[in-house]
Amino acid sequence: MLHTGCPPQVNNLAYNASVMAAVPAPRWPSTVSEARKIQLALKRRLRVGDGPRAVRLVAGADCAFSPDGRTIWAGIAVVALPALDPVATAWAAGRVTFPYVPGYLSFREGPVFLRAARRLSIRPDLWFFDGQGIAHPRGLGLAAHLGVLLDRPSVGCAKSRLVGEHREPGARRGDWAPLMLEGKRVGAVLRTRDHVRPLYVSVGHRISLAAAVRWVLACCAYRVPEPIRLAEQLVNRLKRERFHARPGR
DNA sequence: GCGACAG
DNA sequence: ATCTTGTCGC
Repeated sequence: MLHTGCPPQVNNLAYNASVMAAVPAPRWPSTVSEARKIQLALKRRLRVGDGPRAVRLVAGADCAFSPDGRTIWAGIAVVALPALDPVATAWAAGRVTFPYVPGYLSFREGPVFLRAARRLSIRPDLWFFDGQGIAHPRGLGLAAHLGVLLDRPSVGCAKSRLVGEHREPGARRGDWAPLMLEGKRVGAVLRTRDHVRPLYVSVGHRISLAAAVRWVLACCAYRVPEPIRLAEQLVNRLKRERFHARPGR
């Protein structure tokens, strides 16, 4: 509840409370076989969609690891369309509890992402993740998985391929080629800038591929969508401040 | 058995 | 992801 006259920090607390209520705290597995069962179960909760209807606030998430590989930082940055103005950030640090296993990235990064999401003061209309959506061996990559848990529209924006086959897309911004897996179109290999390596875009939760491509392009000033770039800078700054001498900031 | 393999 | 410096080019 917002009350006129409340100091900004009180309003932020009110926003935080409503967002926190929507972010679950699932149990996270410690083995691959258990993780696989969870993926198969959560996949049934994944929904496609035409939406979202209106997109103004777009969140991007990324994480960084300490040199010893035991600490992880997750960062979230939110920008407002159409100008891509930064409007909010949140982050969390934690201990790494799951190894990197191709196909199980969400179990490594998901726990700390959710803790960061709980600290966000606003509710984004759309979420971008640095990884695959449904372009995944079991159809539930990082972006699809977290989209379901957050129950918010989500898109996977991976810098390289996990599964599927595709032709080389055209060389200009906006050119794309379908990413095919087992006869199904599971994503788009999208050129987000002229003559730059394409991005692997796949839908996560409650969004169509056409809309995903449209919003990714709307958020790309560079190869990587701006919300993800800002999240990347945020977590790299956190890592640097924790592990290295800091001459200036 | 061999190669592939988001971050 | 991370370890790592400079360098060539738009």
